[in-house]
Amino acid sequence: MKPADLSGLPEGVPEHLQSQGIEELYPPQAEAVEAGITDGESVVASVPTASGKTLIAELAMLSSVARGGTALYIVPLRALASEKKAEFEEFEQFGVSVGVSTGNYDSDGDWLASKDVIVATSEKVDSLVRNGAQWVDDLSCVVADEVHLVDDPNRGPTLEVTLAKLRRINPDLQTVALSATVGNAGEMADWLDATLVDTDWRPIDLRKGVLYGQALHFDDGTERELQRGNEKETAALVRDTLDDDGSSLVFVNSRRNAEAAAKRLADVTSEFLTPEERDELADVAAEIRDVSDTETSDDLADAVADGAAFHHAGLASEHRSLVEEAFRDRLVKVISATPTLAAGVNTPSRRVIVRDWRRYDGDVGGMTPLDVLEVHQMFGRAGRPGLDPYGEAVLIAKNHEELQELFDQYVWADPEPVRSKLAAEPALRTHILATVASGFASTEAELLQFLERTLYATQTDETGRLEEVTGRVLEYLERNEFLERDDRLQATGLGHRVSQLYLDPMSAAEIVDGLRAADGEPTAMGLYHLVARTPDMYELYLRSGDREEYTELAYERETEFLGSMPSEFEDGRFEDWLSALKTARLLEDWTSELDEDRITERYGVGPGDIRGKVETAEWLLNAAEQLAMEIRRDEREGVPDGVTTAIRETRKRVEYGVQEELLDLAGVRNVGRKRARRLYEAGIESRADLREADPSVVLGALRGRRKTAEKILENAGHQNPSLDDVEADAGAEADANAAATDTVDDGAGGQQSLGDFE
DNA sequence: TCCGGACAGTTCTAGACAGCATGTC
DNA sequence: CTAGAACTGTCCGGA
Repeated sequence: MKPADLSGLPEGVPEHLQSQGIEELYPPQAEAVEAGITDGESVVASVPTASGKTLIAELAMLSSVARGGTALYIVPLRALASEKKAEFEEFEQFGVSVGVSTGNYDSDGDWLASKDVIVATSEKVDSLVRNGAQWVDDLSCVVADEVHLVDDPNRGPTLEVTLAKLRRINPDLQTVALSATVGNAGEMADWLDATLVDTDWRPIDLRKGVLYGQALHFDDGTERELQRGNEKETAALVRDTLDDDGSSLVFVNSRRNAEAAAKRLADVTSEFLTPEERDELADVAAEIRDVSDTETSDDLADAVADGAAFHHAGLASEHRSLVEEAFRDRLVKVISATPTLAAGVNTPSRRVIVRDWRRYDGDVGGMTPLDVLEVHQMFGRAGRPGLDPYGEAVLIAKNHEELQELFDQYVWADPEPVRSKLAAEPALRTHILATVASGFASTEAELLQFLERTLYATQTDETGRLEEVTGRVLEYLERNEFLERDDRLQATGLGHRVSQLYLDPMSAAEIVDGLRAADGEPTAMGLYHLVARTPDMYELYLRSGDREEYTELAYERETEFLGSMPSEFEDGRFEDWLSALKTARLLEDWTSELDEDRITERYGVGPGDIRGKVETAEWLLNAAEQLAMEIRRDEREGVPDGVTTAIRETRKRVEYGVQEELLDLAGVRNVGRKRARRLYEAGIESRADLREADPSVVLGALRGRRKTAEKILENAGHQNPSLDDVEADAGAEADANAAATDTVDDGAGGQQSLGDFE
């Protein structure tokens, strides 16, 4: 089938596809067209990664738009939203407009109504439905990318429920689900009333194999000898790929391992670099160093300078995209990564090496083997269509038995079936409340009827389980005053709020209890701890020694906590309290302007983790403020005066990472926590001061950085932001330098003054 | 002049040990 | 990441 054979698309699209070098549709694409994808038919496409899934989605969406409809594309990760947007914008020339919606703010998303194609995460779609976004009613086509993720215990149920809701709102909705090859794609097709397109076809060859000793055994029976002296397996494989001018991706099971591997592999890659590549890599390394002032950042830059990199969630997102881009540009020759990369943005590579196929699992208390599906997802990153002649995916065996084991377990094995994780209390807690609050059900019977539309219902034979958990959850929601239940189910004002804020009801209950327990104005620490102990904030790991340290701190700060501290002998609860305290102190350090590298060191986290915690805290503090207002509205006493303003102020401090006096300055664009402090020390204490400031003082405070100084003056609305012929004020420069070392109480009793004597 | 032994300093190695992935609103 | 082994180099006394 050729693009010209396609009908129902916007004018010019078939020709455009042809001009993009698509002569012939891939078999799965042709199959999807035959199944009626361009005529509004629902399809589940279970096909390997990089075999043209995106075009299937595009055909469905574009034909839907051509018929005057609106299409929604659901992505599993925020990082993928912008990638997809960029791909779809290719069709803007044919009159198709594209919008993206992710993240905490803009709750109604009304501006999206004018878009033809909307890209959003499943949580965002769910949130938009809860907030009653009008355009949702007018959707004609929905695409769910990576739909096998309904198997995920945390986020799977959201996707499942969201699809059920969308299909309920609009019974004629065309549903297109894109999935990796899984064991039970048929079940998903049944669930979605869709035609199944199920194939193993790939545009380029994927050879899978296992390395044992010197020999690389492939699934087609061939073997390849690797020369390696005493070099490690991974290094030898990377070298071997480089000899053939290809790049590698190495999957390992921990951040530390990823960093250590990158460091070692840098020795290998650095032998292969041309002088030009070295120059370009030096530039990338410099950019990486600029992102954050931490050891992680430096280590990454060092590796990148030699053509290697690591990749994990501890990196700031700028780090990640710099690395991904340099890898796609073939400057970086190898990335060692945690599984983040397998699910993330597109980074194909000639060879994929799955070095660690076991991972630590806290629930089991030991190492467990990865799912077949997960390993196959990693494998799927091998081979770049149109660039590589083939892709290779390799596991590493330590002994002879393992060689056979790995073949059986991963190379030959079929991926496990996808199972719905909906019937678990945490998932149902939030989705039942939302289902009732947004009017999808007003009795228990209707609720169960709605849940019948989920994948869970089509999969389970076990009658009664859903009813039982639902009963428990309703009881919980009623007890916490989110729902009222007589013969009908109805959300309370508070319940509606919680649903709209997209909070886990358990988080909301914790916050509400804490706020009610407040007498007087809460301290920042009190609020940090309150939000840190909700289930919506992931716990920081307590390391050995931490228990004592934070127990002591807990007693020291006991009066500040909102709500009462559990007893030291209540084991689980007390531990949770301490690990929330650890998070709370991280936030306190952040808002007292402690340097990023000190924070990463102190808590054993990466720069990306700090930003993650900060973002979550911002979101939860905002929710806490809304909840406080809600409680005040319908109770006469409830929450003391000044609580809402205290929360708002605290949230702003978290947002900017500054102490109170810098809030005004840090609000100016291009002024972060560091620059704000420097300006402040130089006597510029507010936005108004900055507007009237002597440019030479500003220049001095910013250590003579002319461009930034100019931009900042402009953003502050300064009369004459030009810095031509302006000299930096030496006094201001000295103040600014002092500010860099001396603003911080590091909690260790003024130890930081040590630095002054060295 | 040569040799062995005492000693300090350095490098290498094995074993114990802690720690371990991700993510939306 | 540390303890201990193993190795290296220096100095000194004795023949």
